[in-house]
Amino acid sequence: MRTYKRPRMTDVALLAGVSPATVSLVINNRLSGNVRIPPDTQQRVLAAARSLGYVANPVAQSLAGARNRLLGVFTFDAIFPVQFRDFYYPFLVGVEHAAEELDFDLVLFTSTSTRDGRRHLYRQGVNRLRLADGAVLLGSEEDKEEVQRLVEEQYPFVFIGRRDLPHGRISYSAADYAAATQEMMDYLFDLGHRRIAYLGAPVVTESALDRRRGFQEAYRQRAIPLDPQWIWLHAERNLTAVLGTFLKQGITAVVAETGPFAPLIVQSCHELGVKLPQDLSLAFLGDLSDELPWELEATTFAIPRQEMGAAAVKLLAELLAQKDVTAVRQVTLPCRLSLGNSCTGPRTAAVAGVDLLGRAA
Amino acid sequence: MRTYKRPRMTDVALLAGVSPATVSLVINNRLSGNVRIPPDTQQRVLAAARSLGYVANPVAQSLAGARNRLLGVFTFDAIFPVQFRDFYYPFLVGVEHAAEELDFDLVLFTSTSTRDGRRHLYRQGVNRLRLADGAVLLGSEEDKEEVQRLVEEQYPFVFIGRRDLPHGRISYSAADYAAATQEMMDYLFDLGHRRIAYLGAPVVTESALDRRRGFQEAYRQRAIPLDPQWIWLHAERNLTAVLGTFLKQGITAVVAETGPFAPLIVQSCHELGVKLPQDLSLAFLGDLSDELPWELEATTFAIPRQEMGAAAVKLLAELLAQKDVTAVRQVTLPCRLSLGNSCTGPRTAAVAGVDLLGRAA
DNA sequence: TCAAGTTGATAATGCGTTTTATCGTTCCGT
DNA sequence: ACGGAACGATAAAACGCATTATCAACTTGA
Repeated sequence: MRTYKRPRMTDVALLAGVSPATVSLVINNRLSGNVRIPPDTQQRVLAAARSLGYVANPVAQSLAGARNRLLGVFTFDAIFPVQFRDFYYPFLVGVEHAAEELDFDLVLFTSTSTRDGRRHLYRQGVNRLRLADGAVLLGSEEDKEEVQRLVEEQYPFVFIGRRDLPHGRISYSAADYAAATQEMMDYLFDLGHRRIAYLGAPVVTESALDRRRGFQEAYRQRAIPLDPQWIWLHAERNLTAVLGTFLKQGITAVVAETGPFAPLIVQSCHELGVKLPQDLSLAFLGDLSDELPWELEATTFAIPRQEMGAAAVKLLAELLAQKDVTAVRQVTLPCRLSLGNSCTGPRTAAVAGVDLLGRAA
Repeated sequence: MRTYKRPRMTDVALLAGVSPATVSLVINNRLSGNVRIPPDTQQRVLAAARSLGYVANPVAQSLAGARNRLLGVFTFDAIFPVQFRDFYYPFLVGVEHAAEELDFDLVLFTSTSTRDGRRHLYRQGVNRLRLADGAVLLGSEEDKEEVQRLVEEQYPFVFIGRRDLPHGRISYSAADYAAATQEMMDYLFDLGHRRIAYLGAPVVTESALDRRRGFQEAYRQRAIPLDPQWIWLHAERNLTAVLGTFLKQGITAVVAETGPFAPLIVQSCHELGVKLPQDLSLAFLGDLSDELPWELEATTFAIPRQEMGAAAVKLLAELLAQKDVTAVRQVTLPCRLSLGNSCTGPRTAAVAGVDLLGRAA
């Protein structure tokens, strides 16, 4: 076991009878107006390099270049979660593709201690992200304060998914949930529905807010009256009871956020003896990772996860390339509607019947 | 808008009113016999670092010959392949877990150019892996020469999956395919089978060789005669024809490597009118990512992918901790048999009947 | 013949750490 | 009062390369 030493630039220089600078210039082909090396000298250098098996030390190269071509990937949950596998994976595929294309390597921040089982940007007040030139952030429940601090430290980063800070804006690549939701609503309105309810989780993430905004905007644009009670953010009350109330109120369609209770909705309908989609049209504001307990193909829209991941990396690369790395850049990507057979036109008979039971029109 | 620069050690030193050396010593907690920094100075340094958001530049650390607690992950294919998603993912889960536990961050080498669509360790002769303290290698069709070169450069790495080099051995964490295959064979022998065929791909990867070795060893240990023709490495010939020949020869069970043609075997059996498992027992030497086109539950064995990933990281960490980082360490993990209902005892009648058609016993 | 380019190449500096020998000071025991 | 520890901290070299201003020598044109 002897300590091996790679040949260095000076070794090549010595052998070729030139200076290290010359070697660097020749090897990297950095010959411009003021620096010129005649072809025969170049050949001499290259021959020397070859004969020694010389390869540049990338670490030294990075150090001399002031940038290390490393992009961080930070998730507020485990990066490769076992249960959410289908959630993160497509983002990472996009991130990897873009990084590969742009010649960046990726740093996965796994060491960041997990107090309370979640990841944190700072440990002992130190921002380990700084190890990379910039970072892509990802995760459903980020810590706003940590993100805010990142901004203050002028660290370049891009979020995957729209994020707003109490003070100021940040860069992100997002899916246009609002537009997609509105499009979904238009589809339902066009089918003839006039009373469409919204089912969601009682969270205030940006993505949820976007969907709700799209929901309300669709009503507004058509000048169709919207009862605030038709927006139900699932918390303590019984889902079956709520659906029952909806039906009594003449609701003929429901749009629902995706998530753990999506299957429960279908189940509740079964319990109520509601025929899908004849009695109730069901559309989901996102794509469903799990199969639903039914035989229908759900009407959903596809979140462009892979594209979002790639876009975030590209945005970040652009930030790093320009003078002001703290500039805010935002990209919004469209979602593609996927029409299954879980929606159909409302039965007029049912509507009439329900109107008798429901509130005054 | 001013161009942002990462805070450097000198910035911290200036703010704390000490020398860069002191900062380094405090931050890395390198206080030994001869070097001492009193607690209050330490606090001052740490406070300064915190307030600037300072974190050491890993590139500079590497250059200075120190460790940066970065572990590389290199795959010879895309890290997040779209089609082989189920293949790499479990390894990565294990890698992530272990890295998190051991306080390492991960570098995904995505930048390495893909001539011919595959990844290469060297681009223009440059080995970018050196950015990390060591690396975990992964991928089904590695380039032996590149790996050999890595060894020569004395770069510490661990392969996931057994690998042998023409000259010399390397570190790996592997699954014990040989033992698992042998166990599977014993299971079939115990069921009463005496003529078991092997179906595989015409490749010479270590994992395939291990399985074939286990296959032959099982025959040898029981002193049951093995016709070399019963080992069929699928290349040009028609799978259905081969299975037909097997049956004529009195074969009552087949063990098959997993892979793209696993479903084809079942299909061929259907074509031949072979009843599974009554006419032919079928066992797979690995786990099946895709569902097979049948109603049975396949008898397989589980490759401990997650454990392999974690073991590789732990091995690497151990290597890095010891004096000689080029030492060879190998770990072999057992596979767990998963008995479905695709295997059963041979029908004695059929065996007798076949003996008439087949070769002399 | 001389000023003005052109050519070929280099010296010097910077990149951001780690590491170790060394140095001045204070303290203690006798 | 003095030699020797213990203390606190630093200077300086090393790591291997990239960049750029500069320089000597050689041409060229008038």
